[in-house]
Amino acid sequence: MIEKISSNYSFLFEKALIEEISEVGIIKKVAKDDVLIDIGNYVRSMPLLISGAIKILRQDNDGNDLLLYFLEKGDTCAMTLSCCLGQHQSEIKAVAEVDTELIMIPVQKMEEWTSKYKSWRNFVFESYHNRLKEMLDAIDSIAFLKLDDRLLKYLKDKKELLNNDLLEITHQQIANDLNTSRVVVSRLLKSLEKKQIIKLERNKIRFLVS
DNA sequence: TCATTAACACGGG
DNA sequence: CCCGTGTTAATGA
Repeated sequence: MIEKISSNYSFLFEKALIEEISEVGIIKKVAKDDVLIDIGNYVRSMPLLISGAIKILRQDNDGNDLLLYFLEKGDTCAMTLSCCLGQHQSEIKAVAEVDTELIMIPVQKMEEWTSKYKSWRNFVFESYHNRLKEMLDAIDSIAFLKLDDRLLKYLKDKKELLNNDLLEITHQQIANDLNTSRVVVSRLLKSLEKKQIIKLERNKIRFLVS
């Protein structure tokens, strides 16, 4: 376990902290599409990502999802931080984008470390900062970009996240993440294909340019 | 004008 | 047959 933490966090945390993490942390593996946190859940432990990726979604009153951002290795969930400390219900939904490994840290420890380790404090602040930036990015995208640009951005983000030019996804799943209808996604994807940006196959989208 | 909804045909697994 | 895809027509914001 020490190795897993070290390989992803040694540049952030001092040795003593890494040792403490390995003492109290619990390794958790989740499969693609597993729901880690749902809206209304109380969160009692905080996740540190070791591998894989998690997508964070916001939900409207009718239960429609909207993609906010992704978490990757070395990230943690800022929502969890505020939920844990404030004992609030979760405002977001977290779903595994691919098979993912996490270390779960009990809330009491993370409070303790905040005063004990400077590197931990920095990490927490830095996480907040990064998540806020990504949130602004998501807002920009929704407010200022038209759906076709949003779609392209979505595909590019996903491509970089998976580090793969071939995305295995259906038009309906994209429509769910962007909170729009499949008809539109199909039409826009078709036009992207005409522009030679992507190639469409059943259940698959292949990037032709980067 | 552009998105959404419903409906339909096509085709691969 | 079922599901994903591509398209159209009607309707709405």
